[in-house]
Amino acid sequence: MISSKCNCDRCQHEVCARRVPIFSTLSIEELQKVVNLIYRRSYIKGELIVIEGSNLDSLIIINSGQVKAYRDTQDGKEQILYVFSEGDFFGEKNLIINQAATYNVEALEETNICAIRKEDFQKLLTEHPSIGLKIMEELCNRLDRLEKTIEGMGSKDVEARLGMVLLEFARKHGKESGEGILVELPLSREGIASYIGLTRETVSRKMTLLQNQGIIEMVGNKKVLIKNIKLLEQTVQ
Amino acid sequence: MISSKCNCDRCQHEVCARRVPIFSTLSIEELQKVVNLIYRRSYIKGELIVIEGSNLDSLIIINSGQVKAYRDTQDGKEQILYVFSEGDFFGEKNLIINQAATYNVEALEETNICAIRKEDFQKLLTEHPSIGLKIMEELCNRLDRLEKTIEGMGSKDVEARLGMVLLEFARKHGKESGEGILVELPLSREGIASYIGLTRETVSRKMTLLQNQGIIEMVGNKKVLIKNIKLLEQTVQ
DNA sequence: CGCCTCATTGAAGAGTATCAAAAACTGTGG
DNA sequence: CCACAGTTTTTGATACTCTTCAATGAGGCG
Repeated sequence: MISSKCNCDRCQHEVCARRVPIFSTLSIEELQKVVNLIYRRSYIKGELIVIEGSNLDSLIIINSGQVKAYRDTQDGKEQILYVFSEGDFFGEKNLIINQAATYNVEALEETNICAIRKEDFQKLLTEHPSIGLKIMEELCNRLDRLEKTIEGMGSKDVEARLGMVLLEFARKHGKESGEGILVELPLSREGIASYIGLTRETVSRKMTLLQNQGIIEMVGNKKVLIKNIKLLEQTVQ
Repeated sequence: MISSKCNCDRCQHEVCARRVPIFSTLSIEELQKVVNLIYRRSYIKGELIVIEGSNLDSLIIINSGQVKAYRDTQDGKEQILYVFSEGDFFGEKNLIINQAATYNVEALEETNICAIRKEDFQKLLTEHPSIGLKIMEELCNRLDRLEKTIEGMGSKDVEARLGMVLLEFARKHGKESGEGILVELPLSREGIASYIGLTRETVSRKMTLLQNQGIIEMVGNKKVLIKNIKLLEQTVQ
């Protein structure tokens, strides 16, 4: 059975559950149980998956596509907190500490999600403590990232912040090519700006700067070729 | 038995375990088991409890006192990430995702800690999944705080950031007094600056500004009287 | 009381935000 | 394949805020 070529609901579910790190410790039988709990949704680009302040009652796992999690600040801007893609999950906060969603989540492209309802998820958690451990791992990783972000924002080196984001995207969707790593940017300049707390103009300026230094090369508006990743890493650290 | 007046090791341990939110769901018997796993340490002001990069193999819970968790940035400054006090814990990241400490932890005053070794803690976790849930809760809360911090740092309102810190300290160690809330600051101006990513001079200036607006009143260097908390909250939001 | 540390204040400088305009890109339809 | 319109990005000039450097002032502890 080549599940990746089967498009029935069942198999898609299984694929989804398999792909997700938090279920990686489960046996095939356990996985099957999880699959039965999952329901699916699809969203087109720009569609809101979660609205800040609403009661989200499911854990949501990204099957394919990408989303941004953001907040609207009081001065009307949006602050992007996370860019999630395949295998990432969100909504855990609403399940665990029982609070309304603290940010909006919007599809950046066509996105398919798998979701598990709160009750099902909590049952799962008590039956399989290993899932809890995986969740904790991921939460810790997220804390790690946020801590680094804060450190970066504190030490006011703007170029370093931009470099960090480029490296993050490169890790996620970078493709090795002859002259370097080609990265498809999930966010526009404005999005990047909101992600690292700058204005789009400054992001523009800094990008051209990095380009003039020979570190990157912009390919259209949505791609970047990282020509010298070592130099970029130095800029960051 | 008035345990708070008993100073034997045993009781101190128990007090410690009871105080800690992550053990709050345990029965007395279970708590007793936890108590037996705990070992204690004391640190004087300025002493390092955890060194960045070292292998921390225990979960550490603060019994009394206060600590700061910080990183040394490449440009020689320190970036404070957390101020932990009674009942807070840290070190969980090293236990869960098996990595070296990502920050230093230093006692801000005389501090007593309780600690549980990795193996003991992990056994505890499998035996009492509810502890895992509590840890997840706390991790989510921390994520929440960091997300807010990032939002604050992004929307560049410096006074708001200062206000946030003052409110945080007020919540933790504020004492209602006739004219407002008296807060003992755990950090110096420099510490506050490093906590919110500014310089000590800017913190000074903004503090005098808040004082001139009648919102706060400085009492010596280490205390602040919040005279108008509503105004302060408005500044933040 | 004096010393040392920490906090405040001032003036100059650097960097980003802001506003405005030009240029480049994306996608659509002919 | 090209042209066009809308959007996004880049570039320029100015203003504002924070940082930096330097000096003064206040607080705490022996």
